[in-house]
Amino acid sequence: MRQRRRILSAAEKLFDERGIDRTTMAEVISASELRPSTMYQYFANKDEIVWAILSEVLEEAAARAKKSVEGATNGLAKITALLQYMADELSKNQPRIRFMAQFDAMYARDWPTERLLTLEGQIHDQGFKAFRKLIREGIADGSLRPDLDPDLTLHAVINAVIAAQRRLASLGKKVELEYGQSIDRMFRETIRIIVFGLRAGEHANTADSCPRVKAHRATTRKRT
Amino acid sequence: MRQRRRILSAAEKLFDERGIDRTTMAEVISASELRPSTMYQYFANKDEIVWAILSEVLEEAAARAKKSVEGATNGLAKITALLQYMADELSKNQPRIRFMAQFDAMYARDWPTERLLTLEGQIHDQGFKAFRKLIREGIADGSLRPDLDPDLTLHAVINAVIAAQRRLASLGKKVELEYGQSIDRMFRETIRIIVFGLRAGEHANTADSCPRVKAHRATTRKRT
Amino acid sequence: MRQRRRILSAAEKLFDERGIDRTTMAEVISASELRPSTMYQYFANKDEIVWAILSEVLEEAAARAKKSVEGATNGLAKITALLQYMADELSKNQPRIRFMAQFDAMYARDWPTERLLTLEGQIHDQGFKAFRKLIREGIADGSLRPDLDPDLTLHAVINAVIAAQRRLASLGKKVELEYGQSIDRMFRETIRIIVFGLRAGEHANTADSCPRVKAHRATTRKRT
Amino acid sequence: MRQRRRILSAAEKLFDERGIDRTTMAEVISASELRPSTMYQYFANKDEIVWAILSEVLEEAAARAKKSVEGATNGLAKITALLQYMADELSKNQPRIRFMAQFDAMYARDWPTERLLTLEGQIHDQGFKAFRKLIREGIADGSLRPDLDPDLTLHAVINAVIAAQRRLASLGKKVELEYGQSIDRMFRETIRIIVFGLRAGEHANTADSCPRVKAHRATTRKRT
DNA sequence: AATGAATGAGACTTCATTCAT
DNA sequence: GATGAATGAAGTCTCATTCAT
Repeated sequence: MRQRRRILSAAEKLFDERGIDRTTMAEVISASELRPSTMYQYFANKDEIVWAILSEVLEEAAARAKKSVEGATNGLAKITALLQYMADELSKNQPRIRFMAQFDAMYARDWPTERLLTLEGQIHDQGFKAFRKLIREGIADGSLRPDLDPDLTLHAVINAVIAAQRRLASLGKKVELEYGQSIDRMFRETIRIIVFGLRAGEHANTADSCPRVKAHRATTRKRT
Repeated sequence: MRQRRRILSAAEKLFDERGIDRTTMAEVISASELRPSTMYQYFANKDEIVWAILSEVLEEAAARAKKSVEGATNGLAKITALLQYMADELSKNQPRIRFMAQFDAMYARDWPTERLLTLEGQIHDQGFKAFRKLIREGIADGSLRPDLDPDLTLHAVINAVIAAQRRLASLGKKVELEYGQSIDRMFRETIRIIVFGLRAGEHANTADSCPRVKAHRATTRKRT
Repeated sequence: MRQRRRILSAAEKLFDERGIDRTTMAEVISASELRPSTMYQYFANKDEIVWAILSEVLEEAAARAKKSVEGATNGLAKITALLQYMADELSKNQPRIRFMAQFDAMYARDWPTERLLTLEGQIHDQGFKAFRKLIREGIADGSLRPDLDPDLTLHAVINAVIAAQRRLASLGKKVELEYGQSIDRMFRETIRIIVFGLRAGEHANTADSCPRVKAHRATTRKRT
Repeated sequence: MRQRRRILSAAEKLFDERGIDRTTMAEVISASELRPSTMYQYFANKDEIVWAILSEVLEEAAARAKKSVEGATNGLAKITALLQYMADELSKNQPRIRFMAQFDAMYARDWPTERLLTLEGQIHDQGFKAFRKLIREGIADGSLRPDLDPDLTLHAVINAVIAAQRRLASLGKKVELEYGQSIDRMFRETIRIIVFGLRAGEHANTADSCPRVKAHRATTRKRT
């Protein structure tokens, strides 16, 4: 429906400009140039609008993420491509990343986990299984450090990268002022470091410097 | 003033339970067991309360961060100690981290950069200069990768680690449910990876795998 | 019209579940699985629906009331049969009684007397004339107290019995909880008392007038 | 507080004129000549106002009911006095009775039983125990029919009388038009009949003919 | 006979804050 | 230093109903 789109676009804009919490329904309504009652026929409250935008954003993001990985040949390359894609998003789709950052805050407080899981389930049929597979693949093909825990590492990396990406998008200019660096460069540097950290290398005794890693004493591989 | 403390404690608790935005002055007032007019003698509005809590939190955090680095001998060790300290905070002071996460969101939108910079100036006299020095130190003593950019790397790392820490603190149980991992383990794994990424190692041609690093052509070190 | 029936059934159900006042047109519409505009082709507003249901209910009730009195032979027996019928209604048709109770409330406030009188006129052609006749009959045949005022008594009795019946139907479980008695038993006791109060004293065969006494043919004992 | 009284008076008046359901907060507010926000300091919503009025009405009614019974000497006299009191209420306090009638309707639908029981508990310490005692007393002193069931009869009678009283108060003029009798006369006639029905007369053991009595042995009494 | 879209009018609250005492 | 009372301004949502097709 045309009106639905109108509302979503207006809302998305306002949410980015003034923040989801600070945007009132009244503002969305007047920005959509509708009568209040008309608007309420399409969305019963702000949450539903947020939800609708979220679905769209996630869907698109999932599609693009998938596509970005397609060309890559080994595990590391795939992961790198994925992170690369996230950097590109930050450059080109900052508002959407900011939206996701705001969503995180709402989700943290107000929404039950199932709700998001349901949505994610609809979108990434594979979900995190694919990620886990990536790590396993990378270890097998020798492109990733062999001491990585497939169930842990990717979650840790993804969480950190998403968090960094969203934080930079949210703080935007402020971070640039504070740190004197463009957020784009900073994020790409973050990714570079992390990729280094994942990559199989010729470390002698890597494990020692690893913070508190009692359980995983990394296997050192000698080159033959 | 004892009343002041009372208000701040009540507010801090409410801010964590219900979110800063969702906490009303009325709630703070009744939780402090004061009359509205009495409260307004101490704080003119919510922002001032947030600000007061922020100062406290930052001050304490800075002190502890400083202390945590004290024993370390080389650059990498110092950085590792710093990150380590952040992991400990996540374990032991989750509510405060959540407060900082919420603050980020408010800061991103409502507060001018100078206000934070002023506060930070008061607290970290050295500010980020110290960080930059850390990286230089590490490169010099051979504990860090020589291709790191002192002005860029630490900001990138700190941003990512702070972002990851706050995200995990905010999402808490939800992340654990979604990912099936404790946030503590995840965060320590993040740090491990990043430390690996910073550490000087015997990598062959690292530059090639670096995502899109057109500008910064990392110096490749040939093994001899 | 099938649609008409559908609407009325849906409305009747909702009116009983949620109350007439609290039932919105929107609810009736969606329960009828119609589009708003379609519904408005059949009924212009809620009042018309209420009115239509009322007509049905009254019509059926009148028919059954009439039938119930048919077998009775003297005045008291007729009255008893009528009250008996009301008790049976309470047992078997609670929702309809509740509807009438709700109608009373609306009628008390919003509808002009003529409207109901018109409807009643259509249904009980005899109306209250029949009732008055009953009392006269009963006095004449010696089954009722001779000091009853035909114009007053029956109205008083009917009003009380209807009121009690509707109140019990409306309060239902609540009354049972409060009073610890089933509404059915309570209502039948009310009727018993009232019948006693109407009955001529020094009766020879009191038993005949006892409600529900089809089976029990009371043994009359002759004076010795 | 003065404002509280103002609100309650305004509300009581409006509730009677336009019905509780049809009265909007806005109306109560403007009738009280307050600002909306001021009003909401005293009552959070309509229910609370209704509840406050209800408490008052019940309290006063209980006090008066108690007083009315005081002079009576035997069981029947007490009951008669009680019913008499109800008739007087109908004559003099119609609006309050109408309020109770409206309350019944709300209570039937929206309020949990406990809420009312709590209130009643606070008011009639004796509650229904006293009523039951009245019946026992009356049977013992020979003023009431010996076949009455103390646990059942009074509830049945009270329910019917309350119901009749409230119905007449609610329908007011409409009943007078329909029935051609003043509601006052009608209600007193109702009471008269019921008192006849309760009174020990020259009936022998009429109890046997009571509905649902399986072994109905109607004994005819000896005339003296 | 049916429908999809639209809407005017208004109800119910909430909340930060002030001010006279 | 404390308090009780008051309020302006705004926000969210509901609902009966219409109208062009």
